[in-house]
This record gives sequence, C-alpha cells and structure tokens, in this order.
Amino acid sequence: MDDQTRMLAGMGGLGGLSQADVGDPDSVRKQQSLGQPQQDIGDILQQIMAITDESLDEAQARCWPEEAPAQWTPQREGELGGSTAGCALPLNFQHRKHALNCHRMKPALFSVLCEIKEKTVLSIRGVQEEDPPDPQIMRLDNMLLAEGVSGPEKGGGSAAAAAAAAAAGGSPNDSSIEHSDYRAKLAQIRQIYHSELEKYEQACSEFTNHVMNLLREQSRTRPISPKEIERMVAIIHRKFSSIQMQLKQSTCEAVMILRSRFLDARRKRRNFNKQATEVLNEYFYSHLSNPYPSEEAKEELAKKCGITVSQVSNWFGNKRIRYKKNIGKFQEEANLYAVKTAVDAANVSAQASQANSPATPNSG
DNA sequence: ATACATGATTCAGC
DNA sequence: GCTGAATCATGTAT
Repeated sequence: MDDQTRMLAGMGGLGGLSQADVGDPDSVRKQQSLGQPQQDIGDILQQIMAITDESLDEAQARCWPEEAPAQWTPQREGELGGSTAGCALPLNFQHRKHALNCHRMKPALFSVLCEIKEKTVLSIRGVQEEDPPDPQIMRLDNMLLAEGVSGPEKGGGSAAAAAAAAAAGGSPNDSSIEHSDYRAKLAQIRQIYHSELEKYEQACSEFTNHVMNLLREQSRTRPISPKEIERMVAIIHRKFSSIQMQLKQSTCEAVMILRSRFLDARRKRRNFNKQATEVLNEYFYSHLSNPYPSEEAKEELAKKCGITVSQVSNWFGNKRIRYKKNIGKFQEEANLYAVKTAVDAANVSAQASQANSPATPNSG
C-alpha cells in the first residue's frame, strides 16, 4: 500500500480530466485543495505532456513528413496533450525528463495509462490494414529491370536499341557507335538512379532509427507496444516508398526519352555508301521505262548494297517521285548511268567472247 | 549558318 | 500490300 494504491484511488477522477482542467489555473487550485495525490497527478501529467511535446517537436525539426505524429498518438493522450512547453530549452527538457523518471508517482501513472490504452488500442487494431503490393510500383520495377537500370548490369534495352539499329540498316560500325552511346547514357541514368535510391534508403533508415529511439524513450513514460513501433516504422517506410516511386517514375521517363531518341530511325539516318547508291542508280536508269524492281530484284539489290529490302523499296519510291518531279535535273545523271551501263555491257560481252575462244585468237 | 540532298515515315488511294 | 505524295529529320556541301 503505497504510492501506486493511492494513485489508483485518486485516478477515479483522471478519466474526466480534460485539457481544460489541466490548463485552467482554477482547476489546479481545486486539485491542490483536494490534497496531495491530485497535486502529484497534475504535476506528473504536466511533465509528461511537456516531454512528449518537446520530443515530438524535436522529431519534427528533423524533417518529419507532416501527418505521421497524428497517426500514432493515441486518442486518449491526444485529448490530454496540449502544447504547454513547445519552446523549452534542451537543458530544461533533460531536467524535466529526469525529474519525471524519478518521480515517485511514475509507476502508478504508467499502469493507469496502460489501462486506458488497453481500451483504446482495440479500436486502433481493427483499423490496421495490410497494404498489398502496389501494381504501379511493380510495373515500374519490371520496366527498370527490363531496361537494365535496376538489377545486374547487362544488355537489356541497349541490346534492343542495337537490334533496332541493325534493322534500320545502319552499317555495323554505325550501329556499334549508337550502341555505345546509348549504353553510356543508360549507365548515367542508372548511376543517378542508384545514388538517389541509396540516399533515400539511408534517409529512411536514419529517420526510422530516430523515431524508434524516440518511441523507446517515450515508452518509459507512456505505454508503447512493440507492435505500435512496428506500425510506425511501416508508416515511415510507406512514406519513403512513395518517394521512391516518384524516383522510379522519373527514371522510367528518362529511359523512355532516351530510347525514343535512339530508336527513332529518322534521327540516325545515314546515307548509303557510294557503291550502294551506284548499284541502285544503275538499276533505276537501266529500267527507266519500268523502275519497279520485283521482290527478287529487290532482294538481289539489297544483298549487293548491304541494306534491307525495305530500304531498297524506300529508295526506289523516293527516286521515282523525285525523278518524275524534276526529270531535267536528273538528265545528266541518267546519261552518266546510261554510258556506264553501255560500257559495262560491252566489257561483259568482250569478256564473254574472249572466254568463248581463248585458245583460238585467230579464229575470228 | 544556310541551302540542298537524302533516307524514312505517314497517309490516302487503289 | 503497294504506290505516290507530302513531310520530317538528319547529313553534307558551301
């Protein structure tokens, strides 16, 4: 039969003790007139509130994202807690904390707070929800993985870019230049992404530790279960993961822009080499009456020029229309290729006749 | 810096 | 699906 018993006896009125009662000088006087236990309670509550407020302020000063304290402060304590000493000095704070911890009424008050909490925490438990894996973040993760931004460093999107470059018909040398350029830029994005991610993770763990220490500290003066601390940590992690999602989103955008720039064939147009152009022109001018190569002819030309069939089709399409638009301009070129074709034909026939009678030069 | 050349794309018509 | 026409975006010569 000691402080605790007396405390419990005196607690009959605690349930109804509102913030107004605590803050009101009249009510303090009333309590004082009621005797020692009430005075003790008022005293100890003042100290708890002062410490709780101060430690929260301290926490908020370290960049806490706004809503969290409201979520974990139990309703009952919220009722009791008014900001009575938000601007106390640290020394003052330490002093009060010490005074409270040594207060003879502390264990009793603690047990009462536990009781009150038992009643309120039930309703909180029901609200607690398991958050399912966010489909949005899963999509982003998959994409970053596919592009080679997250996960082990390898080909990924750059391989796709190289394939596209090859399909577009760039020479092997050109596509390898594109490839390395793309890879360099992707690596840059990758590096930024990882350094930012690391920063966020570090900030998250630092802040989580800070809040956990804070709650552990507070758990000496008010009941805070490990489960609550866990929930608090989950809230912090949710907050930081939403920031991470923004990072992932912007990284995805950057990769998309990079890809579109490298995969847009028009941006990396390369002129065909001289020999390829000659082969195409030779065919065009030698078939000027019907410059529509068959599929087989296109394949043959593509092979000769080291380009794709569709590039041959494009070339003929452009050539026909540009020739038709300005025949005069192309006349010189047409003559050139006509002569060239004639010379080639003559050479071929000469070689053929030589081949036909190599051993009998005088036979003609 | 500018004009011109050229490969690729888009779209309508057949 | 092929073609012509218009257009885009880049390469090249000046």
